[in-house]
Amino acid sequence: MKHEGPKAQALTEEDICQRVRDSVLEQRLAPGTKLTEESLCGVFGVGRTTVRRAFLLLSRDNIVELQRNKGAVIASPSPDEARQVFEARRTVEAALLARATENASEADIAQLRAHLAKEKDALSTADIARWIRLTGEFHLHLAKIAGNDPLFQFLEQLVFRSSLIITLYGRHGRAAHSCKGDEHTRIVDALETGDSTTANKVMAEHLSEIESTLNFDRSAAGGDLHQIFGMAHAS
Amino acid sequence: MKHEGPKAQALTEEDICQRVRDSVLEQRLAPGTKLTEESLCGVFGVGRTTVRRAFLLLSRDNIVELQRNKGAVIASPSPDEARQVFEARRTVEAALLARATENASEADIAQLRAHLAKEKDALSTADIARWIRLTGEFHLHLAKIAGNDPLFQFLEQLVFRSSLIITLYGRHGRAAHSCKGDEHTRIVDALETGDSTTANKVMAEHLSEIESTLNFDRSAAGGDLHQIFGMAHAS
DNA sequence: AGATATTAAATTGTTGACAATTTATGTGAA
DNA sequence: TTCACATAAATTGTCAACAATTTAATATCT
Repeated sequence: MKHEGPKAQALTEEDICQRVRDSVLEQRLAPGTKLTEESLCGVFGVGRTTVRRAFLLLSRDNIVELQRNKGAVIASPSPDEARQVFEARRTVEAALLARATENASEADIAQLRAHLAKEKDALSTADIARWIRLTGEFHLHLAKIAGNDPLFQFLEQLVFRSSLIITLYGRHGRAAHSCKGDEHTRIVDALETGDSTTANKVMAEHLSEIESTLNFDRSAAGGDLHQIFGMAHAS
Repeated sequence: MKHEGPKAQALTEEDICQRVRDSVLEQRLAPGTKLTEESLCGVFGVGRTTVRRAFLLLSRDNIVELQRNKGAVIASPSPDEARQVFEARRTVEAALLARATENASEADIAQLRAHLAKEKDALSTADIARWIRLTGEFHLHLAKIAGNDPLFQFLEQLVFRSSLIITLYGRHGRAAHSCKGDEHTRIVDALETGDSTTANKVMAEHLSEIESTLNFDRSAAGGDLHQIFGMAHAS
């Protein structure tokens, strides 16, 4: 039995971007990780041209940082960038939530409930990677309902950057703790009753709580082994 | 005397993106315009690789549409996209304006006043292309003051798309007419006195007015000669 | 040893030739 | 003429070889 199908359709740059984004969302790719062209070529079975295009697109979304003659590295948002990203999220998600409250159909609510169940399941089975991704996707699901593509795509970028930020500055265990309040469920509840005010309030608190769990004291540059191990820099 | 300097530093893909964006902002590049690789190579004196990268970046910003094996075309936003873009602008600019009201220094206000003078000058000298660009840049200037880079970059995208939309659906002469109210000046006035409420109100009216001048009745796909000349489509 | 300079390896950047596809052109029959 | 089909031109997509740069390794000197 072969590992690949008979045709093995070649992956496009968008496919690779999606894979990288998913990995970032599940925190399997940490900020500072070096991505060499050759390795990704091998992993995805594509030419250097495709990988290169993927890097360019990812750099436009601030997911990877592209340094001249030095290649691609998973971005390491600074504390100030982190603050701005969450500020932007509060702004955009408030607007999206208002729209979603107007537009949400019964089917939408049902889908959101199903999503909440998945989150709960992932948490109970201790599948943290899956839970982390689902948590991010919940916000994107809400954004989709709002029906504004530019805002949706923008929030998508912000969610991915948030993932990088949490990986960098998040206190371990705090993420799960912040789930205690079950804010996602409360947001859907408010959405169902058309209570836009409450939904916005909960969302604002939710985002602020996530941001408040961040700890900027330690190393600014993630993935720097020297700092991680408390060693001085070589050269 | 040579036309180029002795070194003639090679342009980068960002340079080319900027040129294209500027052309869009001044409405010198209409939606539907085909951009061949060869022609841009000739114009900017760069290799095909660079042009290709520029296309990819521009497509990510919805400024050009990239079709497989068919090349790059200046995007033609649909009426529905237009609505969403302006909706997004109202959302984002409201938030940016609120931040700008808090952050604006005297120097910022002075710069904005200088910008207003430029707008007035361009209008009085009938330099419409320049006026159109300045009008767009005014909003970006405001966004810069707000001090949130993600929101700024997002608005940048929206402004460029707005330019395409106005080129496509704008009634001629209406743009200048909408300047009668001199809303930009009123926004700066409100900003100077810290009157966030008034600033937001004027901005919201301003954007809605621009949107209301659009006419979606005629050709949806810009650059489509069939529709322009009132002919039926061939195949 | 420790630091510095030199050489080798690895990685990225660029170019040009060739393949694949689309678009334009031309030819002939109904 | 007009449609269909075949051919040619033009344009885009892909790949591999080469150049430029960075990183690692080695050698050399104090």
